[in-house]
Amino acid sequence: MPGAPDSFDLSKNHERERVTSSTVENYVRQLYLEQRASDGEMILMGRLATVMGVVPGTATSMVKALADAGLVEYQPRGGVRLTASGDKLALLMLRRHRLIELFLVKVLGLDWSTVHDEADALEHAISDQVLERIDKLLGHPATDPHGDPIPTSKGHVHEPRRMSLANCPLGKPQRIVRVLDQDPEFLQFIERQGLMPGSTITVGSREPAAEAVKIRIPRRQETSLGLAAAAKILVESPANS
Amino acid sequence: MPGAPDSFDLSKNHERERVTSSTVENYVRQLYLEQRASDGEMILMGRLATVMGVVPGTATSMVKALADAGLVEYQPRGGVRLTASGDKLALLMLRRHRLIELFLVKVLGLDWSTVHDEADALEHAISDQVLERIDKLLGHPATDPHGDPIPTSKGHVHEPRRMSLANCPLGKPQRIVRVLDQDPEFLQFIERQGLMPGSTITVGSREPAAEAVKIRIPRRQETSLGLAAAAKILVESPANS
DNA sequence: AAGCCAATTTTGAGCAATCAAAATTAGAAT
DNA sequence: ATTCTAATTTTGATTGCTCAAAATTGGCTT
Repeated sequence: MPGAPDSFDLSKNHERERVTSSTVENYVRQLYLEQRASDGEMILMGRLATVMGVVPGTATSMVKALADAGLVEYQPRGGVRLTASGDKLALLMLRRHRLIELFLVKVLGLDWSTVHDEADALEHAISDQVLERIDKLLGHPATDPHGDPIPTSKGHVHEPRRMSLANCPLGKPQRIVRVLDQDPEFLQFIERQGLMPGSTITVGSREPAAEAVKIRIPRRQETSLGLAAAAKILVESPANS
Repeated sequence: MPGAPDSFDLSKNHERERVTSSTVENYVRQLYLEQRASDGEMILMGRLATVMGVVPGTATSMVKALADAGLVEYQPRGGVRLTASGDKLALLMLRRHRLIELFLVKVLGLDWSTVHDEADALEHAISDQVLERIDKLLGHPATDPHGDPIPTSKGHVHEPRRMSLANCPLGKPQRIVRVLDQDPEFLQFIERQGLMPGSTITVGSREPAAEAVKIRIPRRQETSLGLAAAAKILVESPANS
């Protein structure tokens, strides 16, 4: 009886060798991101359908296929959650996606605000060999251009809890380390303001009533940001690290 | 009446915007190569099915779809031929394929004998923007690692007639400029013998009865090659160029 | 308890690409 | 002319992914 359901070999690219169409890869990656964003809750079909840009019925039937492939656990009317194997595949895809993004910026000189969509297409087409060459060429980087951590080839990520501009201490310098949004418009705005990963800034004050955050950026006028936008910009204090 | 069938705009990527699934792109590229190899003859369904690795019925129905899309001219039981528009698409795909191959070798350091299959997957996934960056990074190269010419972004190629080791003059030094085979085994053999594009060698003699060609390679023992293999290795005399 | 609502699932259908196997056809051989 | 044969085309199914629209369901109101 080959291939007992438990205790599978997690080495190499085992997760990707069988049922893995690029559609499956996209669903799994999206489920992973939704799950992170909702703190491990089951993802509902309506939500999944929305983020995948399909009608709910499509999500339902696709999820059944994912369940058959052992990538998710599906509770009818209760939602869906990745299995260990699905998690692994998602991390592998995230590794691909983020390495490609960084590659496009660093080696080909594309604009960081546009590489997300490029990487979306490429992540399914690139071989492991090419991926590892890219990793090597880039010097085994830890984060992509948005500051998102790059999983290891074994499928591990370290995702430290971080403060954001919406809740970090006031008056102290903060280094921007990550931007949680892939929308080119938003990213270009961030860039124009000098709020890209790497910049050091200070939050002057917050006005909860106005939902606004005032920010001091060296050599620039003070700007102000909506609270929702501020929450998408993660920081750390330059002291540690 | 928009879009008159004649006189279409050949600029940009017009050929690729509508019906172009990667399957279509593969059929068209393969048809182009077969057509070059058979001197403009119509390609028969059996042949097409073989090179595409499908059963003949599949080739027939696919070719009808290509004909509907205006990419080929199809004569039932007579075969198929690319239209101007199909030719254009094929050249665009060949440009992608060859630039990617060269990129993989030059930038990522992959072995030239293996890049063909990698490029096969990537050529459908890469955007025009990324492609043009690659072209720029490589300095607008004229040929890929096998010596195959890279079509321009407008879809033009210059494919000079060349002698091969099977028919070039004896005794005179010749520079190898192109290898007409993508099989990794063959390419690795070529490499071990020092017969890659760029090498300069001399054909000592040919023995038609034995179907053999004797070759002198600087700093190496004389080797001998079968006539069929010799015909796949194209040369030019170092004088011109 | 009955009704209602919104989310979900089911059903039926379609498209692209494929195969297997049967039917057709063009041309060569008799 | 008839027959044969090999290539080709047709037909009918299948798979993966999708949508539209109908049916179901679980929980909330009243």
